[in-house]
Amino acid sequence: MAGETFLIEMENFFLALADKTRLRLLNLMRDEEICVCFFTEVLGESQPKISRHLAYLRNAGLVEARRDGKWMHYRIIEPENGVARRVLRETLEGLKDKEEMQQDYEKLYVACCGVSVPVTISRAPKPDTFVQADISYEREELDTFLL
Amino acid sequence: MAGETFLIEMENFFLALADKTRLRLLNLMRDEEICVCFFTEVLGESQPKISRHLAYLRNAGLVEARRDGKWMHYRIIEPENGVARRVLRETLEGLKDKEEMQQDYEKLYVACCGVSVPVTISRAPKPDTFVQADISYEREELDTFLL
DNA sequence: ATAACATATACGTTAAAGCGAATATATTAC
DNA sequence: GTAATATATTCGCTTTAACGTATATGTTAT
Repeated sequence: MAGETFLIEMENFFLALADKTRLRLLNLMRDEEICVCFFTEVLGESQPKISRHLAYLRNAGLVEARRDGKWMHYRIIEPENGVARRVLRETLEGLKDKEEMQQDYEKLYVACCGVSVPVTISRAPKPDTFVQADISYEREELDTFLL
Repeated sequence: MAGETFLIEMENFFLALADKTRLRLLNLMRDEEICVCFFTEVLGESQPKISRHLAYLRNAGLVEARRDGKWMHYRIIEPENGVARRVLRETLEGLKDKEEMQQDYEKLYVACCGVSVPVTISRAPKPDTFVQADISYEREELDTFLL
């Protein structure tokens, strides 16, 4: 990744963003690191698929991983390249406003703090935001969202 | 392109940017429409290759074409999608500062107004900027650039 | 009408991306 | 130690992208 020309760097950067699944993953990570198991739960995609796309993002230098026992947490890192950095920011900011992306984010909330959290992830480490938040208050919003 | 979801739209948008040749083409078009023959001259790539990438950009809704006799001029158009629009702006702005991209731009100048313009493009319609500019003044810069 | 020119498209090949299914690795629980 | 859990990687396949070469289309010049 070091001796790359700027053009190749940009090409690879845009390739990393040019995938629905990866955009959804980035959207979920926009504020903080997220544990892999939540990705599979929220996106409803197979674990290998998620894992491969996270590896792709990691190779592209867009995210980094932290091991926490058997769990892996991924988070976005700022690209060195200034253009990439600004484009990534714009993109994440833009995703926030889109309903499609908000739905994923709400599913993330449900997976963490929902009335019946799936067994598979019931013991997984929740994102900080959802741990610190006043869950009982937010559960009201959640119930509205779930109908 | 109409009934696409936002995610697919973004994926296709980033795919369009995820290519060295297309980034170079966009960089050359950043300020105004450019005739196809200059692209092949400046990038040093085959005519079909250039043509195909321009078609790709056109399908992606990033450029549009204008016929002018036997010549075709391509120019960048603002994407409807707000995120895409802002990302494209950031990208073009970012490309400007990079040496690699500046070199292409200088080659464009040479191809238009150089001391010995290649026969193949000597009759091609020059970009407005180079027609309106004070050529004799700018030729000094050019000579420095050419050594 | 024919020739010359600028550009676009079709065809066949090669390379890369993405996927599901199976398997491997790493960590924890017992 | 073995089993269970979370994640990563490999394999084989299918799809897509990019390319060079050849050819087609559209426009102007004669």
